[in-house]
Amino acid sequence: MSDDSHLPIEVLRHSAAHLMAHAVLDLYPGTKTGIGPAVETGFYYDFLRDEPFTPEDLEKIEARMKEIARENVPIERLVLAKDEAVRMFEGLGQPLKVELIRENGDASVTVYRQGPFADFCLGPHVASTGLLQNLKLLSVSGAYWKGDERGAQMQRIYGAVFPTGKELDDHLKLLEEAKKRDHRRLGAELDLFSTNEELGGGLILWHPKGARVRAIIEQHWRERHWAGGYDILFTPHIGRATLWQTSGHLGFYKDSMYSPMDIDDQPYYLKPMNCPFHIEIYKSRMRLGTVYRYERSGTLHGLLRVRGFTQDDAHIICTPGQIEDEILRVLDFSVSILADFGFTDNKIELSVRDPKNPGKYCGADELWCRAEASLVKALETRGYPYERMEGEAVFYGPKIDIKIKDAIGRHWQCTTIQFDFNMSERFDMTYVGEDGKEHRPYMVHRALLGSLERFFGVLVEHYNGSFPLWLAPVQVMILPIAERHEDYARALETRLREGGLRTGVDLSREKVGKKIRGAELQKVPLILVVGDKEVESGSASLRVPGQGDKGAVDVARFLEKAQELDRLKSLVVNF
RNA sequence: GCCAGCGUAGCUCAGCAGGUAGAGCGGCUGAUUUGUAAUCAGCGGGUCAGGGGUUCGAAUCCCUUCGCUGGCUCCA
Repeated sequence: MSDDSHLPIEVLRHSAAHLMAHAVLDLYPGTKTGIGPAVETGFYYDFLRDEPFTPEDLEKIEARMKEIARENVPIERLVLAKDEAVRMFEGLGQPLKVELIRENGDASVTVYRQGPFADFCLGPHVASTGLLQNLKLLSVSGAYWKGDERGAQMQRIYGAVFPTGKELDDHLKLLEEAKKRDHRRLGAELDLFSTNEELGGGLILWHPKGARVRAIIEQHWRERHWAGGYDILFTPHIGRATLWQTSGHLGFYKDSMYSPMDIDDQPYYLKPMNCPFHIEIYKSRMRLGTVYRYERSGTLHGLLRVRGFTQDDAHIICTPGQIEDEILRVLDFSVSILADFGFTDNKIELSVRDPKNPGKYCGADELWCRAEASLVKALETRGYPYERMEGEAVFYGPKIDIKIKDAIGRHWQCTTIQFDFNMSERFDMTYVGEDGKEHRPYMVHRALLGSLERFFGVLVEHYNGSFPLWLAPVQVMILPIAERHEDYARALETRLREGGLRTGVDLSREKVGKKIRGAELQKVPLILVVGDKEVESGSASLRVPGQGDKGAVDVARFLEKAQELDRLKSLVVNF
């Protein structure tokens, strides 16, 4: 490619991956190269080498990459016969490349070469390494050869590259920002939740402030569901093995279920899912249910991947004639509730069968077609753009996933609306139709927020810990300036509390500057300072983080306005 | 589960060619009674993740268990 001003970023990334392999082979001859593609956030390359790459090695590799970039080595595209290419990479001592060529190469294959380095690759690439100056290596980690757990363990080095230095700096700043708003860090700083070694990994302790936010989320969720015509259920945390046999969980997911416990000589299992209980009640429609799954130790991550979590799943059981309306309703409902929490920029994915592999799915063809049509129709009726994911459907039915976009542009999977042809058959669910005969109803699983733990973690990161007023664990913090203002402050606190506002008062004998700092660091949305002036006039001085000192406010007016913002679930504090 | 790395005071971290543990912030106490992001002084606080080993001696080296981090695999 010669025009470098409008290069797709993927080309730059892919070329940077080649450049990295080039530098690695310069510095560590004998290293075997695997694959090195562009990815969403940059690029990586997999290497096979006995010695682990250290952070210092990464610096050296990066320095060498920049050297080669400055030398502006031309990148050349070669077209070779397959066996010629095989001989070439055998000569270069790259058996993994030979394997790839043998498996994937056509009769003639393309090879890109820069200086001594060559790679089997479709391209395209930049014309020369000079365009790859603005790069940074970020991390090294393990990866399996060809993604197979039993395959060789490769070392994967990740990096980022951009056309300009400014874009690289911006990207690095974004990474810093993401680190700063990490929910695990904010969870500790704001005293929201913790995990505990003695307790075990993947199990969450909700502290008072975190629990308060969670309770508010649940309360809102419940009210919306009742208003939307859903019912709620409570079901046990354990159930007999026979239930899980019928449901198929023991067959399909035994490895992810905890060992059974013995009750009266009967095996009982901790529930990995709510559905079977649900089906037992049949007509019922939704629940918040805590489930327990064995997640492999290396996969646990803060609140985002845990071993005990609360799902907000509902199950919709309806006739084929009702299905389109039901799907549309649940889609509207989901989008609307996500918007309540400030998520309005969603990415929607429709997962359908793999047309090449129809055998691995359960349920009749006709059911699949009608189900898929109802999903498509709902999306199209509302005009939502969506991406069709061929082969991404679960074996038991097609689904719609909604991924929300957070404040710094990251996507998080939340809502999922899934058909289930497996359960309805296994539990032999039927309804009597107008014809007086028994028919199989449709069953749809719906998790809206997904897991409350995970959703809460995403909320923390989205708002960077500064929850909107209606979600904030402490909505108002009152700061008396001196001891003589404490009675007034306490009376004010009582008044606001009775007015329904979650209010605290800082009675430490510190200067007001320090109290303000404390309240700001705790990300309290409304701060009231009270001193001589306020006591005398029966007012309070309002400070809004991010907006500074707003001056004196009348207490009655303040209360009214704060109540209104709370009631309207306003996402901004607008006094 | 796999690869690599990490685990020192409540938090952030220093100490590590093996010689018996330190800072800042927080906490507590006292003085200060304070007007919009840190008042000053003093004090307490750690079986250096747990267990085992090497050594005269281990936070430091080795093994092991647990937990955490970045990925991989997985995620009904």
